[in-house]
Amino acid sequence: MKKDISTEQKIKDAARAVFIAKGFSGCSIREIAKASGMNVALINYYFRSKSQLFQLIFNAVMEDFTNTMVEVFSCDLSLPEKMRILIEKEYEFLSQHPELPAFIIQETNRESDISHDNANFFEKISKTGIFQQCIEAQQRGEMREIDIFNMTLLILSNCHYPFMSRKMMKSMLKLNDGELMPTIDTHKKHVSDLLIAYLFPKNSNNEK
Amino acid sequence: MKKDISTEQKIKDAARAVFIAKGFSGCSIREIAKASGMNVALINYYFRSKSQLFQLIFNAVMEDFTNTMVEVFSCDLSLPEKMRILIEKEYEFLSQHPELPAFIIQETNRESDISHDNANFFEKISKTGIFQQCIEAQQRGEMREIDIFNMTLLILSNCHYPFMSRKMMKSMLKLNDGELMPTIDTHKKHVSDLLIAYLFPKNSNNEK
DNA sequence: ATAATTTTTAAACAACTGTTTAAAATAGTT
DNA sequence: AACTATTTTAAACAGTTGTTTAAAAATTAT
Repeated sequence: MKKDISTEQKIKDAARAVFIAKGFSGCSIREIAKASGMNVALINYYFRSKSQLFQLIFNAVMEDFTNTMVEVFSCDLSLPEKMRILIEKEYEFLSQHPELPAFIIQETNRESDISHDNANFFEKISKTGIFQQCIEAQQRGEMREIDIFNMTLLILSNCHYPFMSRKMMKSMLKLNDGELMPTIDTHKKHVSDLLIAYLFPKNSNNEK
Repeated sequence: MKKDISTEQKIKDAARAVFIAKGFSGCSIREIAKASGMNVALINYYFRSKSQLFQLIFNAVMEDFTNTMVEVFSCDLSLPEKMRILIEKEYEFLSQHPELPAFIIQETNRESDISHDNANFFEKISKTGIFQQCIEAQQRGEMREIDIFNMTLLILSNCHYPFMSRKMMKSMLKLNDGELMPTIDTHKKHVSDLLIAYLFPKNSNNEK
């Protein structure tokens, strides 16, 4: 058995970039082959089919995405602090991978027979104890009564959408790149203040 | 000249449904032909190409989307009231067309040579005087100092994302349809309270 | 070195893509 | 009625799609 992993990895790297940029339906395996400098048949040799290669990439993306949240939730901090740091980390992560949210949403919405286990998102997040921490804070009256579903949705909405709507916002409001970039950072501050003020109404640390 | 518009309209209707469901790259003109009960060549006869048909549909979608906002902003109401009604109307509109936000984002992000004038979104919104009303409210200290870009982004984030992330949320949090539908309505209330409290801090009408 | 195994290649496959053609059917006009 | 213009159809086009084949090359084992 040959241990030179480079060919397989080159295909994976190219596939990730191409899939994220153009989506599953928007690209061909010949495009991925060319981007990786490899042959078309090699893709099927290593990954059996376009679908299986895609599923591999998608799951890896979901895992990266999940890990960012797990990392923050596993820290020993108060809820408002965790919230502010989570938003900080999400904006940092997404600034480097701005296409990920749109990619995930697009592909989750696509009709296909692939299974979106989403890297066991719920279990992984649950294991950090963040949900339990929320329930306890709510019982002590330190946190607003809100379902975990709605809380998650508020966070993801305000973290993901600004990145996935970049091009749309740019063409709608007729901005150029120079005008867009600084406002994303301003937006992070708004989101941070907004969510913490709403979720932890009695926290004097708001709007610090 | 024949005035029977039915064929052209049938194609448009089918194209809109198919494009929104599968995206430009995810469907073929034969699929649209079959959905409309018409011939493949008829599509090119009436619309010249797949791209031009798509552009027609996309612009119509953007216009529907823009009109919902214009309608609310044109009313004679205070800003907090407009905000609450806007969110109400957006959730009402998107409950009936939940695929629209993902469609718009997906297609705006796609590489293509079509021009996204986005139905002159900015001009149309601007004409309602909503931006001027915001600036005046900010000068009177009734509204938080916030850029129009960030304000728009906050609103769209919290209105669009809940609908476009439906499938993702469902698979991430392992919900079934019965559990999802009621929480979307709860979410509307959160978003409404959240945004009004943040944008109009001194408004005693918050959380009514 | 020889043999066995793994990796890479070019070529072919059938099905599908957007688009065009040219003939047929229909409608409108005189 | 015959003639013209419009609409509809089936068939073909050249190119692309995902996938497979079978032979060549490279690597590993004996």
